[in-house]
Amino acid sequence: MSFTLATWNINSVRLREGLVARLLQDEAPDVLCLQECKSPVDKIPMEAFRALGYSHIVARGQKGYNGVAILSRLPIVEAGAQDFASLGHARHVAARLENGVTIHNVYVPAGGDIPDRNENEKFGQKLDFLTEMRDFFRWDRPDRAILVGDLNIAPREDDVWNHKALLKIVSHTPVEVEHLGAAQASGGWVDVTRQDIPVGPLYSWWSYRSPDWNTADKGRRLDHIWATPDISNAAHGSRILRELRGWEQPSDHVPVFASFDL
DNA sequence: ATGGTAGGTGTCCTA
Repeated sequence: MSFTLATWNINSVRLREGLVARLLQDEAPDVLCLQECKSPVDKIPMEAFRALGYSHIVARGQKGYNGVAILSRLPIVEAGAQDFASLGHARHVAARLENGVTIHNVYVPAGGDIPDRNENEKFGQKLDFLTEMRDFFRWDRPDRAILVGDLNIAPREDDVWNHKALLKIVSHTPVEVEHLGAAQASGGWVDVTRQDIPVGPLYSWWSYRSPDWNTADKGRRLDHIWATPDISNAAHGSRILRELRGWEQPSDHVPVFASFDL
């Protein structure tokens, strides 16, 4: 059975309901994980998604900020959520599908502008969030699992438009990359996107502040798909849908896709 | 070195 999933930071699921519907119709992934829904759960336009065949939905939400959702065409048999770093934010939701695959959908804190936890509380919260992710997967090592989301870190030199210029910019600092690596290692997670596309620049986000995002191309790969080693060798067909950044009233992130032959 | 844009609990907060 081939299984396709996608992850997309949608930056308001209500404002961009139409874009989500268009992606579901055009690409028909089995599962779509959304971040930054910026909506209470009861105001997510679930009926529109159900009408397109995504009748199994789990979400965590709050007014205005954060928010994560998993839309699935396959039945969900169990759901849960963690509050990493005890922020009281809707930044994680998990679902186990009928096919035995567990999906973790994560929205890691952006971390503010100053990469120093003594000067910037939000940066410390980002590092703490990653440390608690590390500990969570260390004690309960996952199998047949996929972790996706806006991890708000571009770990590799070719995950950013200019490695040297971004070394002190939040999202690409060595301390963040180290924390992300520790969380990845503790679960044994394989970076599926880079397994499929091992070399060359790869971005999933372009700032709204760059008017000419396409030609300037100052992107970063902040959105990731990881899988546990027991299923990572079944992964293939990774794609980043860059062209969606050019849609009308776009999110600043584009969807990342991967397929698994399970 | 600076400031640029976008969305929502909107004239401030977060990204």
